[in-house]
Amino acid sequence: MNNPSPIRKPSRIQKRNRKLILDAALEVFSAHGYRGATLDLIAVEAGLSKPNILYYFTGKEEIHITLLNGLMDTWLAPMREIDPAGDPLEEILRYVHRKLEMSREFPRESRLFANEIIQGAPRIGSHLKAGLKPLVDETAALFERWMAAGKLAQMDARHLIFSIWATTQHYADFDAQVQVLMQDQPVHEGADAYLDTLYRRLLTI
Amino acid sequence: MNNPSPIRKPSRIQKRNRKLILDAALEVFSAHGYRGATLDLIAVEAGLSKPNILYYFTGKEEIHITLLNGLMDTWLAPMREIDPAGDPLEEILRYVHRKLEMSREFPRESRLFANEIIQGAPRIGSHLKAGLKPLVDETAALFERWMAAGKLAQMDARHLIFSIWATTQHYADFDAQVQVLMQDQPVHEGADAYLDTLYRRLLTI
DNA sequence: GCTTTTCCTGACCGTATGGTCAGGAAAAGA
DNA sequence: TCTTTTCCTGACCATACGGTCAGGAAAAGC
Repeated sequence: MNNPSPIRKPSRIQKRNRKLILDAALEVFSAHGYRGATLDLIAVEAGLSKPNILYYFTGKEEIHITLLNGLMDTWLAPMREIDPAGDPLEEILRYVHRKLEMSREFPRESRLFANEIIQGAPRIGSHLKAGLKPLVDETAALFERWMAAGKLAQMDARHLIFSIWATTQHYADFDAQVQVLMQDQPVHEGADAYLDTLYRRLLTI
Repeated sequence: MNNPSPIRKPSRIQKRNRKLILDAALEVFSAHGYRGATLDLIAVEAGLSKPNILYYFTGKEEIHITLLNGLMDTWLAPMREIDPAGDPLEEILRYVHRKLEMSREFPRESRLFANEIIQGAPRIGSHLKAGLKPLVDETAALFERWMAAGKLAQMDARHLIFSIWATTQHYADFDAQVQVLMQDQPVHEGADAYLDTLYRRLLTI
């Protein structure tokens, strides 16, 4: 047989090696983009041989897609955690804070998605529609209800979401630039305080 | 001789073809990233043969660097146009507006830089330090003077600049995602109004 | 016209890279 | 233990891609 059996549950070795590969792939894809990543690089990074990589995955593209699928949930978790019953301003500020935290903790994931979307999302366009859009629609609707109820200043909810993404992910995606311009200075603390101010002033009635 | 003479001024043909090549390269590099772009694609897009491309440029990397250098000025122009003698709030709002306009008019340029920086700016790291940093330092200092003079609300000037870049360039760089989520709706008008509100509320004392 | 310079190309080359395959080593199962 | 399944690899292949080169076509200079 070529592939690990699709029926039996994954063995320990299988689990370990698939994880090694996906970890390595995250490192390589996020640093070089899809096209810039090579199976050889991923193999070295994972400490496995190239044919062994291809024993666990049918090809480069499957690794990439598996990565994106697997990380999508983690990536969207903070938005799912927005509590419709909570205080609107505090809920959104918590969301901003969580997103910024993820930029710092998971910059590779951020860059992985950024790379993919800048190129026109050729490999996850469908997932955006199926996974992301409903969640955003729902969240935007929630924000609009909050605004209509006079709990938040009135504005376009979708653009609000875009700006939250943009301002937080910027610190991961454009880190090279931020580093040049901030030169040693601590970035995260300043960003946290700044974005708190920004969204507090924007959203408060 | 191999290369066009470095002494004589460029002929008409030389001018035209270099422009054709750089236009094509902008299209291809911005859509596929450095690694994803190929000389063959650029050649087809330019309507020239591959060897002819290499008659005008020594290689793929030189085309890329020439592009980035040539576009850097255009890209930073709006920041240079901020008038220290003007009204602080209006100057910054005008800057935001101009940046957003550039995202709409020159999305390829935006993605070109985005691609490069996400990958760690391997080919323009030096230009960031030499060209961008002084300008940002200067502009941040201007903002801080305005804040100290009580003309703007107090905040970190550098993070303010980052957020302006992030919120405006987002519409070019992540257009694929924006399109999925906005589905037909006009994006630019909404963004313009939203960002005006955002920065007005943020910056007003 | 002739000569020189610029411009351009088809054919080719070396390397990188995604992927294959036959078969061996190591676990797992009995 | 022996057998079966899973795991792994060295060697190899086909293609894509950046780049070269000898030489021809077309402008430019005279």
